[in-house]
Amino acid sequence: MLRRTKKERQRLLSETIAENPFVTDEQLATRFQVSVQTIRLDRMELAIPELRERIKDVASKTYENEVKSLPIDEIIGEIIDIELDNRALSIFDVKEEHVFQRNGIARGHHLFAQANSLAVAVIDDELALTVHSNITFVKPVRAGDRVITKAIVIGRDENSHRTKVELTSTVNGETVFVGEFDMYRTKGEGEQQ
Amino acid sequence: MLRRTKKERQRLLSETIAENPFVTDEQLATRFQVSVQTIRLDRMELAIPELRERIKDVASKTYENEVKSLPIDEIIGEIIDIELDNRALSIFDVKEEHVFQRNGIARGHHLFAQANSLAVAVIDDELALTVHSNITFVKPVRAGDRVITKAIVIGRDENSHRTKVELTSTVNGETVFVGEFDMYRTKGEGEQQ
DNA sequence: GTTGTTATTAGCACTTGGTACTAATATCAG
DNA sequence: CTGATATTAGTACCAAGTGCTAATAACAAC
Repeated sequence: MLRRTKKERQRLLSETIAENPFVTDEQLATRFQVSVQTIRLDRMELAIPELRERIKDVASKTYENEVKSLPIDEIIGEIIDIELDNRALSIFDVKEEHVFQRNGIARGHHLFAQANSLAVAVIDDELALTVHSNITFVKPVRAGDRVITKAIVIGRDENSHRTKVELTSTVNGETVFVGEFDMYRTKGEGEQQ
Repeated sequence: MLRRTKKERQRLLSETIAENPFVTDEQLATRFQVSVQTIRLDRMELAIPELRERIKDVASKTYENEVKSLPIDEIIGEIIDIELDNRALSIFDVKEEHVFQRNGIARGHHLFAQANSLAVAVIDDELALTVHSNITFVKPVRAGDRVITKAIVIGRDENSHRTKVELTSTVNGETVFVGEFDMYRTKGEGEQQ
């Protein structure tokens, strides 16, 4: 073959597109030093859709996964179950970049972020803001741990627009984090953090 | 005017597209019983981009946010002054990626992260871990705001290895966040979050 | 009613990033 | 050298537009 084998090029092509779906056939042709037609034949063999379809796929994924009060991309951790104004569950896999290098323990703010995101998501409103929270880091969490966080709505006050949410995070069944969050429901325009 | 006023139609048009960016001009023309050209004039006046651009926007947002979440390393915000075991000061510039798209208000966990990082940094020890914290988001923070956070060590108990730190964040002199952090001093090996 | 203004519609050329298809070459292996 | 595989070129066509000009339509004011 020419520059490399066809196989090799197609392997790289798949990778490149997976990495950056926004690339056009022409850009790919330049990068791999082949004609646009070759790229198209490759895509066909590999069953890779055209640029516009790829972009649409990415876009619609975000859209589908949208839970009423918050787009999925604003959540830390993945929501696996949600019942608005009642309870929600998310998982968050702790990786190397989340821990202190010195001792391998996860930084508190990542656990807080997961809990806070979930508290926001469980509120069935345009957008909820955290007003106050009281939290305790019960046990250290390390890289590799899978943190399962549960949010339970425990109270609601219509007058003050406040909702109380109880958060509990566990790793292998052991509680690592607990918190109580006071959330403010926004009606149109927000007021608080 | 015809079916309704132009204004009314444009208002509905904005809404419709905001709700479902995947709709084409032709579909919109059918829905509003006007010609495709009218829809295009409307979009121009309202500065709404074409379908493909809208979809690309949605897609690239997911893509960006996927990489982001909470910044990886060390300290959130820049420490500009520190006096170990006494006090510390950091600044954090709130950018677009830190706020809810919906209302432009910063997500709580970014402010928490800045405060938490500073609380860890101010402790003169190998490494400190947050055990407990009680925080209040006093005022909403928005993109463009420069948050100045001050940490003051207010108490220390040698027996329990605990240190209390008081955190206050301000924007233009106005308090936006306050918190009290209970920190655990690690001697070699850590125990807590 | 005529005039002026704003709103709406039509039509055409052109753009991007493709698909679908045919046909001509190139390259390599046996 | 021959045949299979790979690559390139070229054409017609499509969706969903932009940009532009020009013709109507609707309504308001005088």
